[in-house]
Parts: sequence; C-alpha cells; structure tokens
Amino acid sequence: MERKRAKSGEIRLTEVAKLAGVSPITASRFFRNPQALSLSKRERVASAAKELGYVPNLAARALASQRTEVIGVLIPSLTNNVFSDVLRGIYDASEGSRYSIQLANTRYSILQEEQLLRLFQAQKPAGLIVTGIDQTAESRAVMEAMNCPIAQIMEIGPDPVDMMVGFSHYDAAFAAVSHLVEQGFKRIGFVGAQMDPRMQRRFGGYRDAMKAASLFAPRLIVTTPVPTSITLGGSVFSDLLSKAPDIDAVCCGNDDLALGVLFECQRRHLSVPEDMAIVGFNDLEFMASAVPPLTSVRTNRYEMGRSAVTMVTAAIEGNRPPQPVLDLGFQLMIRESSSPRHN
Amino acid sequence: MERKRAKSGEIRLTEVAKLAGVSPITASRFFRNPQALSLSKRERVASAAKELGYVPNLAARALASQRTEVIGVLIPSLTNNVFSDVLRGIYDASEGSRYSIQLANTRYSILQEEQLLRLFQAQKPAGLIVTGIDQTAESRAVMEAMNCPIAQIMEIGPDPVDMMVGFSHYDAAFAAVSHLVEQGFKRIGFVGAQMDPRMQRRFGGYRDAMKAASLFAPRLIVTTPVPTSITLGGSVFSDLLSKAPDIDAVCCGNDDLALGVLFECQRRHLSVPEDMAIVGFNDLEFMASAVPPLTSVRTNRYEMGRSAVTMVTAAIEGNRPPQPVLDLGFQLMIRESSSPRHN
DNA sequence: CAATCTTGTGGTAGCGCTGTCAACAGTTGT
DNA sequence: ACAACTGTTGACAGCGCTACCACAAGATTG
Repeated sequence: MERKRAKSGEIRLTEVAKLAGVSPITASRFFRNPQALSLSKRERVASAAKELGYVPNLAARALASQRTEVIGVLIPSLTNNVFSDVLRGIYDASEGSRYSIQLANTRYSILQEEQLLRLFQAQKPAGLIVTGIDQTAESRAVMEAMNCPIAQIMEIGPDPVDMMVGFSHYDAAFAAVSHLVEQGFKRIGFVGAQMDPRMQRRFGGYRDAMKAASLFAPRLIVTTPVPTSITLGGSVFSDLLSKAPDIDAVCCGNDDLALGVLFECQRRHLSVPEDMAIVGFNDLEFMASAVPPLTSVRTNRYEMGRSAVTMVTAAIEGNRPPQPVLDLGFQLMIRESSSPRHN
Repeated sequence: MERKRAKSGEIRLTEVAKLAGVSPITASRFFRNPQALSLSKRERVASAAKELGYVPNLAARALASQRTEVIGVLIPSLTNNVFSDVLRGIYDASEGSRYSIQLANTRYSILQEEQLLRLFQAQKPAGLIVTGIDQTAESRAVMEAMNCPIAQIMEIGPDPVDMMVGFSHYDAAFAAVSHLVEQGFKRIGFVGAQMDPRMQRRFGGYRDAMKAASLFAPRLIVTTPVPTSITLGGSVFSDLLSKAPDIDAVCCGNDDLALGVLFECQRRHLSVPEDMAIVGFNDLEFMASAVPPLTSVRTNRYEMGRSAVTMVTAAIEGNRPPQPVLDLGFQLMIRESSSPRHN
C-alpha cells in the first residue's frame, strides 16, 4: 500500500511548481503559454525549472492533451539525392515551427508504406507527409482514419487524400523530349531504372512526345527495375547501344543515369553532344559542372518539402490553404549536352 | 459532473477487452507478449481488436510503462551522401527490431546538437546515436543525464560517452597520401571543404603523411568552410592550381570534391593521372564508374549504421557488447586515377 | 496425498500532465 | 456604490495504458 510503483526519479512539474510556490497548473501553463502568467510568476517558475533541471514528459503531455506536435514523413528512399533535397526542405521548414519530424522509409514498397502508416497512426501525429499518389486502398483508408492534415508530395494528380504539392512528371519529361526533337535529334533513346510510378510517368511523357513527333520505336527503350545508380546508367546505356547503335540522343529517367551515360560515352570515345546528346531529370547539382554540362529538368524539390510542411502546419492550426493542390512546376535547364545537331 | 472531458472517440483497449470477454490487462498483454496468453484468449483478443480496428495509444503506453521504443539519431546533414548510407544502415537494422528511429539534423552545428539533445531528452528515447566525438560539455551532460545506451558514430577516439562505432579518419587519409607518395608523386595538393572535425582529422592525416615524406608545404593546401559540393571541387582546385601550378596530384577531402576536380581537369585538358593524379575519400558509388576510375578510401558507412543500432539495441536489452569501441576500418581502393608516374 | 511449482488471469492504482470550470482579484462604467 | 468586465490562478478529474501484486487452476514432485 506504500508505493505500488517506483517513481521515475525524475523531476516532475509538481516539484517545479512547489519550488516556485505556484500550483502545478500554473507551472504547466508556463511551458505552453508563458504570456498568460503574470511576470512575477513567470520568473519564479522559470528559475525553479532551471534550478531543478526540469524536462517535460512528452508522453504525459500527449496523453493528457490528446495531441502531439509531430509530423510524420514517409519517403521511399534515403539514398536517392532527390529525396534528400526534399527532406532538407522539410526539416528546414519544421525548424521554424513547433513541430518535429518523424521520418520513415518505405523503400519503394507500397506494402511497407501501409505498415508504416499504421505505425504512425498509433502515434497520432499532428500531420502527415507522404510521397506520391499511388497508395493502396488500405493505406488510403488508414490515412483517412487518421483525421489529420495530410500532404502528398512529389507529384500531383486527381483525387488528393487531402493536399498535394508537386509537379507533373509527365509534362516535364514531355518537355525534355520535345526539346531534343526541336534540336533536330531523331533517334532518341530512353533509359530508365527503379521503375517507380514517377519514373513510369516520365516514361509516358517520353513516349507521347516521341509519338507526337512520329519518332517512337520500342527498340529505343531500355528500362530495368534495378535501383538506380550512376554505374547502372553506364550499363543500361550499353544495352541500349547494342539494341539501337544508331541513336543520336538519350533521354535519361534521372540524373544518376545521365551521369553514368556520360561516363560511358567518355569510355567509348563518343563525344557529347556531337555523337550523342544527353538529357537528364531533376537537375542535381553535378549536372551543371559535368563536362560537358548536362541538360536536365530542374524540379523544385527543396521548395516542395518546405511547402508541404507549411501547408500541413497551417492546416493543423486551422488555416487550410485555399486550394489544396500546389503545382510547383519545373524548368528545362538547357546546357551543352543537348546542343543542336550541326548537320 | 457527467463528462468533464470529451473522450477521444477512438477505440480503447477496454473496449477490445470487453468484446473479447477478457480483462483489460489480458488484452494489454496480447499486444506486448502474445505467447503469455492461452491460445483461446489470444484468438479472441485478436479478432476483437481487428473487428474494432483498435490502434494502441503509444503515448499512454509510454507514460504507463515509463519507456519508449524509439532510438534517437542525430546527424549533421541530410544532403551529404555519406550520411545517407549510414542512415540506410540504421533504418535497415531498426526494421529487424522493435525500435523505431527518430531522426534529427544538426546542420553541422554543435549548438543545434545541444538543443536537439534536450528535445530528445523530453522524449525519453530507449537509445541514442550521435555523429562524431566533438560534442559540447553541455551536450555530454545531457547525454549522461539521459541514462540510455548511446553510440557515437563515424569516428573513434578516446573517452566515449558510452559506445563508439567508426574508424580513424586520420589513419585513412594518412594511408591515401602515403599511397600517392609511393606512386612517385611529389607535389601533392590538398583540397578540403566544410571543415567539420572529421575533415580536419583527414587533413591532419594528409599533413603528417606529407611531413613524413618531407613533402609538406602550406602552398599545396586549399580549404574552405563552405559546404561541400561537386561544383565547389572545381573551384577549390582552380584556386589550388593558381597557388601551386606545379602540383602533380590532389588529395581531396571527400569524393564530391574529387569528382569536381576530375571535371575541372577535363575542362582544362589535363589528363588524369598523367598530368594530375586524384584521390578522394569515402568511395561513393560514382568513383568506380568515373573516367578514369578514381582512387578513394572506402569507409564502411552502411555497416556503421547497422552496427550502431545493433549495439544500442543490445545494450537496451541488457547485453552490452564486451568492448564499447568498434573500429570498422577502411580500405584503400586503388584505381587508375593514382597510377604511378611514368617518368 | 499434501507440498511445491508453473502458468494464466484479474484488480487496483497510478504514470505526469492538461482540459474544464470556478473563483478571485483588480479595473472600469454608470 | 454596484454591476460587468478582464486577467490571473487553482481544484479536480481523467487521458489510455501498464506495473505490481494476488490468486486460481493445473502440473509436478516426494
């Protein structure tokens, strides 16, 4: 009957309140809304907390207040540079807010995503950011049950779960290929890897731009489900060359592949763009400093992360953005690797 | 007097227990240690939980049990590829365990690190992984107060807070430079950026290897605190060339710089390694596929992440590894970019 | 056959904090 | 002078779960 359970031994709010000579609830308010206290009490609580080294117990706070200040983030890969830029935007934006980020990695698996969503559900996050628009029905159900603002990022499409920030991968790839067509290239190959939904939509843009120019041919295409890498770029390009040795340009599903293609061209003594034009996708940092500089489609990844956090936090606080879908667009960065054919 | 506070409306454990015809505590046990229940009750609880769509409340669990199943991770950058490999190891290892990862980004600031540590402290994580060995005294105090297993990663050094997994950046850089010396290079430059503690220790390895060969000269060195990038590699190398046009090799503080140096050599029509040898640090994926392939020091980053999680989780469960410091070493990957001088 | 151990189950009492409401000044208006 | 405010404070109960203990029922022993 004495003490059924060992106290944690840590300083509790009650202790701080006692030392400060106020009630626990007043001390509690000090940590959440200091300006509601009179100046004198505010100082007393502050110094008491400091003296005791008080650290609030977040679990207790979450339980009592029935909410958390965590935004869950689901991304498919930590290795892919594309997502590290998005994450940087997310973390940067979260630092200006009261919310902290909880990150999870789906590894491009929609089943893994489903599981992680359930895990998040148990944490009752204040908001959620998920990658892409291709969740399972089950995942969508969980998201709807979570009853918190949700932003889907990286892409835009019809039927958002809640909000969306992204751009059209289809349009962007269409623009890149149309550029090559305009420059006078005729036999434009496509290399793709890690055929996730976004890569597939980019392929769709390539396909339709080629068809629109009456240049489409299946032999010009090499794709693989293998995770993308620079080295892989070299090998898929080699495959492409053996299927279609007469190609004069390559549209790469992303920049890693493009750099791999450039290296392979160097190895084969093919000059770029005279013998082979190259365009990439995403405009990672190295595209501009490669030799020759590589044409790519710039995507606003950092901004995407920032906006997603901004929209979600605003929604949490009741200020939903007027339109739920934000298209951040893209810019075609034309560089030497796609200079016009000079014949 | 009726209902002071609105119930959350969600299904609680009590509801599940009622439907299953067991006591709440039995239902609770089902979720934590199912094999402690008889088969019949186990099934009854399982189906009741499923039927009601029960989602446990993690905050309540954490409060009642006085612990969490979260491992906090502090890293200095999300953009740097080096850390994405470490993170991949961390996330991979955590998936095999019951623990989930909470990631925070210090942006190479030890003050930011201090703040984030305090934030973690409020969450009472089960374990902690921090980058490097250069924490402030204040940070160390917080870590010690946290009273949970802690792994410092990326480096090893004396006086671990608790455990360590890493390797000696000094030794690795020393080995890389000694290799260049052995190959017959005499005027070996150093380019460094983002002069964080690890970069500085690498520089120390360069300096001492050069001194050991009586080749050290301050004019061979260019460093900048600017965050590292491939483009920056080109510009620091240009600076180096204007200070010391006669250099025959460059030791790069990391691989991004090395690739930038390679591109700059291509731009200046310097052939590698005939006119300029290059070695990098970390052995990122692109080093082997560059033209020519670039020599680098392979560091076991993925393994570092995995081991850190393994050690921390083992320690949480009471099986501390016998020796607290794990040196994962490094391998010098000798490639064409450092082929011997042929004079 | 009683004495012991094991296994499964339930009752009780919190974990540390905050929502809700009430109360009590101190101020202002009429 | 009294009512009607505003700003600040406190009492109370409870958020949903689990630690702790107790105890019943079966298994094992001498």
